[in-house]
Amino acid sequence: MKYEAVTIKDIAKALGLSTSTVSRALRDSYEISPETKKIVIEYAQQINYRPNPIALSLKEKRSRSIGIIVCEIANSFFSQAINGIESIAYDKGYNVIIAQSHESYEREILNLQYLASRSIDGLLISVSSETENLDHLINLHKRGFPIVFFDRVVENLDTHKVGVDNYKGAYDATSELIKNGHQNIAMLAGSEFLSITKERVAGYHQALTDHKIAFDASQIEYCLHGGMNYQEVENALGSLLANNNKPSAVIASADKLTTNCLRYFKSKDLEVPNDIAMIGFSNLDLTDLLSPSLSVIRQPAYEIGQVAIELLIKQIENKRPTTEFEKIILPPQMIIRESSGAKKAR
Amino acid sequence: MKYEAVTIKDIAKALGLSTSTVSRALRDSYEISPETKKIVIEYAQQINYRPNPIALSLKEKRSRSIGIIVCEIANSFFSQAINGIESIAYDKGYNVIIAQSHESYEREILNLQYLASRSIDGLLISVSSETENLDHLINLHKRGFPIVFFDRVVENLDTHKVGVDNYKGAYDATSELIKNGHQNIAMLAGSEFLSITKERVAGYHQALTDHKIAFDASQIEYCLHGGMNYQEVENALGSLLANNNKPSAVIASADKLTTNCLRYFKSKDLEVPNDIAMIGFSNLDLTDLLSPSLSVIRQPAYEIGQVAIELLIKQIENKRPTTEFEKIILPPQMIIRESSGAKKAR
DNA sequence: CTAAAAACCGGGAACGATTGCATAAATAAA
DNA sequence: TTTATTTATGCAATCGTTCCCGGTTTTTAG
Repeated sequence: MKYEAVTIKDIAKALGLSTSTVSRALRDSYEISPETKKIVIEYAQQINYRPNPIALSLKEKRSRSIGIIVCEIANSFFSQAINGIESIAYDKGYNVIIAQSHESYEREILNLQYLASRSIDGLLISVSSETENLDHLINLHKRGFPIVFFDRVVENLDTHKVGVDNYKGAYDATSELIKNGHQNIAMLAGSEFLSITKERVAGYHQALTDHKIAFDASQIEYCLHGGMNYQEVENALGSLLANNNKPSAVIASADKLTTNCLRYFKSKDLEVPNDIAMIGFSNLDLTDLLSPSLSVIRQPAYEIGQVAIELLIKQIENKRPTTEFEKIILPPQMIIRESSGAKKAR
Repeated sequence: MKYEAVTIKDIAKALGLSTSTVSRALRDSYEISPETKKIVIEYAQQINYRPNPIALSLKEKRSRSIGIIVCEIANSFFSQAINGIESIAYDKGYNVIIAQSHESYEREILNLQYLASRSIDGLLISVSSETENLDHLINLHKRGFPIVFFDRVVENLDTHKVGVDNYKGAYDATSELIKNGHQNIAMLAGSEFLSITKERVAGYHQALTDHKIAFDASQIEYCLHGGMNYQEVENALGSLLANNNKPSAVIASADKLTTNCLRYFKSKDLEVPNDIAMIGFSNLDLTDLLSPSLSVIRQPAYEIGQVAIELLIKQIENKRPTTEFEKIILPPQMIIRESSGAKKAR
């Protein structure tokens, strides 16, 4: 331990100056003569002086660190989004503290308290799938604390929001399956609390309607934990396949849902896409290597992260409180591979 | 912004006490009368007082945050390890700051400077595959700064180290392929700088020797960036397959290497395991869904993270400088699936 | 040659919390 | 009653940095 860093005082003492002069010299103040500046800066460099960020935080009442809350970092979408966030944050001198909710409302609140106590300057959050009550976020927001939602945005809170066009993603996916001859298309949806789920369901619904296919509510199964545990997906698919109106294709509306759906079909020896076709939202970068290769709706995760952090930093560094909030919607990308293949005659 | 937190001063003023009394009352000092304590504690609770961690850090010269440097968080092994790290760290009141080297030596140094400037109390690092020179770490270590290496440990530095038995993992994998009738087994290895690569190569070598198969150095190709870019893997496999002594099986010694190897075989229309068999180190949890399903050597990533952070915190909280360092080796797990299947007559 | 204006630098308070020391009052012992 | 001891509280320094407020030169203007 005992990792004694060199301070501005050490420099002052060594050079026979006052701390204020040293401080000003290092910050290139006009009040300091060029010669003094030169001496101070050179000496500081020589002994490898680094300003203490903690002392600065205390003085400036900001920590230059921002909090991120996601459900899981071991999820392609989020790890990509975090990469996007970091790429900008580090450039602007912010560091990020990452917390995981593991899709639990309770842990989300705990995380938030924790981050708040670490005095972060702002928050980037994609709410847990259990999150229905928003009081914990509303409280902070009311006190002017900067919050930006990404991906899983919420409705009743006026802040910056960044996500994809979920409606379009689901609409396109559904249309693709219909184009391939499927009439009975089920939806394996995420948590009903999430607006992204609602939007995806709406896109699915509309595509059916536009193609003159009757909408059947029993063709939708919601997974509260977004497919985090396999059991949940197993139950959902079990009841979808037991439907009178047995589906010939499935849309999975989240990363984990997609892979667990495929896993389920494998375990039941259902051949994709012949026995049942599928297409899913996923940001995995090896969906091309799966068996069969997966048709997916991919979200621009990296860009979402970048846009979100930019909005957040802009809000943090704003002198006046922000009143105009932006909602930015990026387009999803559909990649067609084998799993959504045309339904063959049997 | 103006997110004004309540301080100990506010309490003191409101209650007509001094800040020292309030501080002591909140820390339950014996010097404060029970009545005063009660008043202070109740009022603090009422106005939701939280001690300012930054002020504390400044005073106590510790930030209660630890740094993690890994190559990529979007890598199953590392995201699982980070989960393990967090599970312990948060319990003990530490937060973690994650930085990614993206397998670049240069960025690793930048990250280290950054983390040091954020005055972390300790460091958990899995070095980049480019890292050969260790001066940046040696400097810190000499000054008594707590560092724990995990997974990619280095040799010439006396610190705590946590990893898996790479030798055994590679030995078992090689033996499995030999058992399945393969005599020409190539190795797609990671960076030559990394000790884990050396250990894996050694395990592979020994297994060949033990089975009376001649070792051929041209059957090994090293990938400096550990498979981060596909190009690298493409070149390596290209030259392995162009060998006179053409391999009938390949061992991939890292996560990205494994998946990119499979991707290469697909692109060349090589059927696995009939045209060429493979087994790889991987912590992906959908290797069972790949086509073919992959035989893998899996590392206990979560546990590695947990053990590493425990050692680090122990060292941080030690009064006296640590002199005895531990090296903990956990066992890998071999999961046999289709890709390593017996070689069929053609 | 004097007065005003730059130019340059130091003292010390402040940020929020802890803590050794001093001090006051209250109680106990002599 | 006087002295010693305990009890309860306050003062002030400290951590590293910035910045307001002065102060002392030196330069410039009249």
